[in-house]
Amino acid sequence: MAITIKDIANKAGISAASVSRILTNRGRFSEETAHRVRELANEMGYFKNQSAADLSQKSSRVVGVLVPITHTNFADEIIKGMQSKAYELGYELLIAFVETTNQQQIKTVKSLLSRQLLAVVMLAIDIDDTVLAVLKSADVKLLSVSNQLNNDIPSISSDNYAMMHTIVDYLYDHGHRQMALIGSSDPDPIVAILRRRGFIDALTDHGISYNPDFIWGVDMTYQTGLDAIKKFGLPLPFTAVIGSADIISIGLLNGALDAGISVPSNLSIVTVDGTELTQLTRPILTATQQNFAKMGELAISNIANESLSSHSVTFTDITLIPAGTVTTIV
Amino acid sequence: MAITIKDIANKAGISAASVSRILTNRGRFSEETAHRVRELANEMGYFKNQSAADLSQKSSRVVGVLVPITHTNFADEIIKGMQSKAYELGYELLIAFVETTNQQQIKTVKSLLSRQLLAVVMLAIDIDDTVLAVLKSADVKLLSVSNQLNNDIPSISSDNYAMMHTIVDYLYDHGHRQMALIGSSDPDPIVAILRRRGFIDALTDHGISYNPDFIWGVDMTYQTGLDAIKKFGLPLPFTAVIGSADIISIGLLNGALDAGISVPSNLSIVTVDGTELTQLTRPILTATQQNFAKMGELAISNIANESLSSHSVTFTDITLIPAGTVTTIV
DNA sequence: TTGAAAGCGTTACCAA
DNA sequence: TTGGTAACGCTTTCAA
Repeated sequence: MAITIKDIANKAGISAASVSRILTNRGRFSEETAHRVRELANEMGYFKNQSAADLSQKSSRVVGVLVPITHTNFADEIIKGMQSKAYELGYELLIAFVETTNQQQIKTVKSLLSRQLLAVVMLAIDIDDTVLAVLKSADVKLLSVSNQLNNDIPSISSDNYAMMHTIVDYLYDHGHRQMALIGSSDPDPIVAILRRRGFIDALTDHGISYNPDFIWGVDMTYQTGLDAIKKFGLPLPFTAVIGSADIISIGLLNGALDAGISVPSNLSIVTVDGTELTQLTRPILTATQQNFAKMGELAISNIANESLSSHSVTFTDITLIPAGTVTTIV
Repeated sequence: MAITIKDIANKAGISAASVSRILTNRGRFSEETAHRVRELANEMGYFKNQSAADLSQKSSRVVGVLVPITHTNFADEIIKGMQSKAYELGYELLIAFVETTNQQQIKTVKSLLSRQLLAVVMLAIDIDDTVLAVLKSADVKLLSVSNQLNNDIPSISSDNYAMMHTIVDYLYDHGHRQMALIGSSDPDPIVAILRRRGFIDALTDHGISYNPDFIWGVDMTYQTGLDAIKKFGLPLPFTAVIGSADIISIGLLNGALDAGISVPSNLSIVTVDGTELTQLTRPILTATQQNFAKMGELAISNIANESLSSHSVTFTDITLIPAGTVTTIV
């Protein structure tokens, strides 16, 4: 049997109520007894039973985090940001990986919800409607990070529309007129829609008519990048390509290499995300870097502030980081 | 106020005890009432309050998982394995990322332990002694995966000693006589010790005297790989190099590229781990692949079986996967 | 098959 | 400043 507050109370010759007050730093107590109690707690190897505490208190300071198990490597960066902020503000994170099958998803989500949660943060997830229904039926705040959902769920992400303008402008300034966008042709996700719209509008702004064929690739995978090069064949009908995720861009780069296309002299690549992955290639990928850590921090502080109106969309900054995969065309 | 079993009981005109029995599938009840109760639970949007359940029951089926936040990308694979097994056997996973500062680590671990845990699994962590002390003081089973700890904590990992033999044999068969091992010179971790010993013994078995300089590099980082090539300079004093982690090997590969060394013609590389990262390079990395998913599954089933004697070490299989970074020397 | 009641460890309210 | 007590939601034992 584990040590309880009562055991400490007995040994200290005071009541459990007092021990509770001391250990949680709530209410009034003398520093004298407090000292003794804290010492005893340490000596006796006391661990708070959070289940009991949760049960007794109404509110909780636990934030559930849903992470896709098809692990985008920027999820780590978001979690890091969340964790540091949570630590600072005294919140606790409960992380759950969500699987691909619907049945398992629901089970995972339910088991998460069966802890008394204050909020659930969804990382880069386009969650199934049935799962979303379960989440909504529970009395928790919802928040989507690095993704916007179709629904009235507040979100924190990059301004994907503006990001495309930044990239297209950059490529345009380097003389490129024919550009492709790979990995954002999935019709559903809002992020993909925004990227397509931004891409097309930016081209239009520069007086470039847009070729629908040049928006290609549904999945955010390495294979999509590889396949894109094969699909368009030689000679490539564009001089620059935007990869919608670092892993796609690595696929593009390797696909180009495999096809004997030299990067950047014969093909320029700009990648979206800007994780450490971009440093692993030769040449290093030119990237628009999203501020994932910031997204994570904002997630927690927004939850803490109760500043979550539904429909609210928060953007974090993006930075274009020039590297080795864009050349100037004369 | 959330729905409780009492609410359901009232509506169904039965007692809370019965509802509990039905919803947990324990004890006896009529299928007739059961059906009605389950329906009501659904309709009313009932969520079990796991805190209350944990409090009420003695035992728990929750396994805590400590994941290093400096994210080795194989951690995902282990977690996937754990999750599928946990799902199958009815266990719940509570994942916590552990930070770098000691103070935060302890806080994270304590908050994890304050849930009623059955066991704590440490993924590839060389945990600080003070943190370990906290873990040991709690009444939970401990298990280390993909790492062996100095202490009497059972572990599941690859046979790192044998793995080095496999690699050295493979390189020897391909004509290599001068080999280096990068990223395992940290004196402390048992895994590093085993790899060094395996490396040296395997060389000895082939009658090759081992050069201490050829074991180099403490950190399991990309930079270690890059630096290794710079350190040894041109011409490289060995014909083959073993990277102690995929990310190191990518560093080695890029370092070689940067130095104008062609892989594999002028340098052969074998990597340890064999995650998807190995597919991202050109040429693709020849790897000894560890079975991370299996490690995860075993972790859960060992906990379930109570088959954890301290000092017990379980190995999973490794596979050498030939690819493009090893050449034959004549 | 079902119900009543006690108990899990903690917190909060009210009284001392 | 402290203590007694009820309450949180669920499970379990014993009795009906």
